Amino acid sequence: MPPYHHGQLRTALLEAAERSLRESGAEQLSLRELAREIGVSHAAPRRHFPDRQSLLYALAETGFARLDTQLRAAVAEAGEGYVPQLRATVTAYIRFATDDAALLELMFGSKHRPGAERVVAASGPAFTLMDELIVRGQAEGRLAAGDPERIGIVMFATMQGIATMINTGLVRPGLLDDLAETAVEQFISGPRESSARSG
Amino acid sequence: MPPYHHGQLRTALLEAAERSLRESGAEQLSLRELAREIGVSHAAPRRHFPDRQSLLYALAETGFARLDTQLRAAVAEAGEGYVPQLRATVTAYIRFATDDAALLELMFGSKHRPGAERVVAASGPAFTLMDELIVRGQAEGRLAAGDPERIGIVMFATMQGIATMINTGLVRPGLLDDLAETAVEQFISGPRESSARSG
DNA sequence: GCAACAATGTAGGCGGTGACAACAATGTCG
DNA sequence: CGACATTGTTGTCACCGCCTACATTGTTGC
Repeated sequence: MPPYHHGQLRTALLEAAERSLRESGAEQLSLRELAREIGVSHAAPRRHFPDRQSLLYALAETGFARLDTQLRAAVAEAGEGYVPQLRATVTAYIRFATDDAALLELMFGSKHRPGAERVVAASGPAFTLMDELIVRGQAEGRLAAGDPERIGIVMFATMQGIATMINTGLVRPGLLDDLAETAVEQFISGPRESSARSG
Repeated sequence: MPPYHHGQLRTALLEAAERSLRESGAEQLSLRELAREIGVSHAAPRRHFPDRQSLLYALAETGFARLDTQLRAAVAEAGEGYVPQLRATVTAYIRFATDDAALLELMFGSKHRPGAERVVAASGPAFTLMDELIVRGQAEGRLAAGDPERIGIVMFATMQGIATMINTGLVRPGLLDDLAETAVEQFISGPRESSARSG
């Protein structure tokens, strides 16, 4: 029989919650159900997460850390050229976003809510990475000139929108790579020599 | 005292639900609370909506109808030129999406779920409108060539993404018009003569 | 070594919810 | 006017999040 103290309850909760989130979405996630799965009493989670929202925030936080890791890995693998790096980033972002739709929604939805300071902080690195990529693209003249903020926002919005459309079933997941490529082409300026995949 | 039969309960529920959705989001919407507001018993809504989800679907349905109306009105006001019409559509879409964020989320989230056939049908006109606009743009050579489906999806995704970013607080609502313009510029090909608003 | 204390888990209860069933009032139509 | 469908009501169930009081275990200072 299990010991009185679980010992790793916080970790166990996060793992179970992550799975539940992926399988059934944030709405369906129930603290009591997680407790049952793990085999502790229904009030035990309270010791580690004062309320349901704080558990969701914790998930969003780790989500941003994972996103940052994956984006950096993608850039590292992409070689030196700007366009390949941009393409790799866009693809990696959309892949992350569609691999765990509910997590992405949680990450985005959490940022503007009160009490989510830690989530905002956790989102920093990933956003910085993408920001730098855009600023660099403009400096190198690969992206359209103009207000860097606006161009960057629109470009980020495009990635985000593609992810949303795949997640909601409006677009087949198989189109992911093609759409990422199309998006990159739209935003790359200058001669479209080798970057185009045929048209 | 009120009569035994309310008489307009279905309509009253939809109105109250719409307001609740706008003010507090779909998650917070409670059938019992709506019933209390209207002044009927907690089980009365069941006669008109078998469960909570079906009420949400109904809201999504009317949402698509309203979206279609607003898009057509925007196009009609925009005059003859292609670029002004495109800009008007993009702006109108984002305005609709940010005016009632929770409704948009509901409309999008409902489409791919089982039992939402009516929602899918209701979304037809608005999507057709945008589709035609894109096809026309390609025919007139104002949009990039290439697979029309892909270009259209990416463009739609950009609108959707901008709306999401405003809704989640990542972008100030005041930037709406500028971002819509920036997006249009990105997708318009050829000489950017009069369409640019300065840069 | 042990007493005080902090950390962590348990038991029970409160008000809320959606879903369901049985019943009551009202409208409709042969 | 009586049968029937429609629409509300009451009551109940299981579930949820949150809270309080209590039990067990780990830690630390004397």
